[in-house]
Amino acid sequence: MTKILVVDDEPALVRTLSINLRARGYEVTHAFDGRTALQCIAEDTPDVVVLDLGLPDLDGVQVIRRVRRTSELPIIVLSARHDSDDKVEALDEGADDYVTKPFGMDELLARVRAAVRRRTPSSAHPEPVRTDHFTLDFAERVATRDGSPVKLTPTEWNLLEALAIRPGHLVPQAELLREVWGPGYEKDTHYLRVYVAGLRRKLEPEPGRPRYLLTDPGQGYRFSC
Amino acid sequence: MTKILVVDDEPALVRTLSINLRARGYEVTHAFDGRTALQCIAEDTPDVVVLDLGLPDLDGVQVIRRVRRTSELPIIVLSARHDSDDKVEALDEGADDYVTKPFGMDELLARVRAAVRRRTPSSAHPEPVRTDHFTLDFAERVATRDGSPVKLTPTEWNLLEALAIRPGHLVPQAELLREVWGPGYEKDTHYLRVYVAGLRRKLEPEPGRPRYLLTDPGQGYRFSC
DNA sequence: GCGCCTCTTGACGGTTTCTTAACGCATGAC
DNA sequence: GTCATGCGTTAAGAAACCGTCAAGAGGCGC
Repeated sequence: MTKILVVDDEPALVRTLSINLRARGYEVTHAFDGRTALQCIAEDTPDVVVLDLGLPDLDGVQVIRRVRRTSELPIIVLSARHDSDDKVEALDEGADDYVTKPFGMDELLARVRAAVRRRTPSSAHPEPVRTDHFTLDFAERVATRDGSPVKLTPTEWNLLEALAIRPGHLVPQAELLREVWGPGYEKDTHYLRVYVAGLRRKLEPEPGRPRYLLTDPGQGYRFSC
Repeated sequence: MTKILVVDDEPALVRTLSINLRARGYEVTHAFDGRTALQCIAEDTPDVVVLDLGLPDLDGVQVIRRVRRTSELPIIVLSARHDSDDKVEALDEGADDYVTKPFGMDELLARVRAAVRRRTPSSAHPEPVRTDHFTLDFAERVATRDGSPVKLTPTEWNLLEALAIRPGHLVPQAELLREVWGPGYEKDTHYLRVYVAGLRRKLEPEPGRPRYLLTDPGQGYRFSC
């Protein structure tokens, strides 16, 4: 069953949305502020989030940013503001769609359907990795080495994920750069050098002689478990 | 390079979009009507389509429907109409996103980035080769000989690939040089001598008496498995 | 505002890969 | 036999690439 989290500080709107969504067969949970929303996302693991930008505590964009650190959960943004900058900012932070209040219920439902349809298995995280020297849990973004936790930055996780989604496979430099930094970065290979070095320092037993994060000079990198 | 197809019947808008998208590093093609658009999609295989709903020949929704029969190509819809029904219909037919004219360029660019991010990458390579003495996996760029891995350089892989696309067939020297080193290198046959020698040394059981990488003197080389 | 963390950017040295040249061998023409 | 041409082999210098370090910019939380 598809779960939808509705985040808005107007109880009336939340109620209207809940009724309509439930009538279409969705399971609906709700939150009235940003912190609660983040908690619900972590605990209830909804399939889609409908998020109002104007919340009492956190800015909606911040909520998107936090969520995007760890997941690709589809987010549909609601906003009363007509200003286009908001849309841009929210979309750039990783929102999937944007609806301006007031909106028709049909439109919102269509966008929810589109978001649910998009939620493909390919957006799922790579399998957790367990080697002799470290473990990686991509869903939780937790890494351990010799039993103790290792801190990885968001970019390091993104890069690792791009490599670990196909363990043992060569991933071309341009593809890594596009997936982690975005289109237009395909030639900035120095990013890869810096971040691979960082990952090796944190994960490899001998960073100077890598065993897991391997280089194919002139081609790309591969993650071997 | 990420290819974007812009479909709109207003040349001025197409031009503006093309300039902006190209400035962001995208490759842009365009069509002014629905039939041409479908043709472009089939032939140019763009990565994202930006599609105006109001086209002279076909309805934009019909274009979406046709495309969705065969692919999941991300489609961003443009429309001058403010009517919400259009949005609903387009999204339900499988459009990924919807922008109402007039729109800010920043907003559209953000939506394009979001669509590109969602798209799954893929590419084509010759079939893997398996002989009595070695195996070649072109997608992974992994070669093994007698069970143990063999390291090949990027140029060696490119040359092997040019030969292995048509196993058993003679490939003229000029063609190999053009495909691997680029146009203008058609006469630099010494490259072939050097690199074929390298490949034989790494792959052939008796490099002096080649069995897989064969020479047709004065003409070219062929790869026989 | 302040400190912390992350990302970006530049510089340097070591390594791999590419390019180029030289030489030996075979073949065929004269 | 001698020469010319094309191919195979090797090695050395040039260029490109990679790993590493560190300084500076920017964002975020407090």
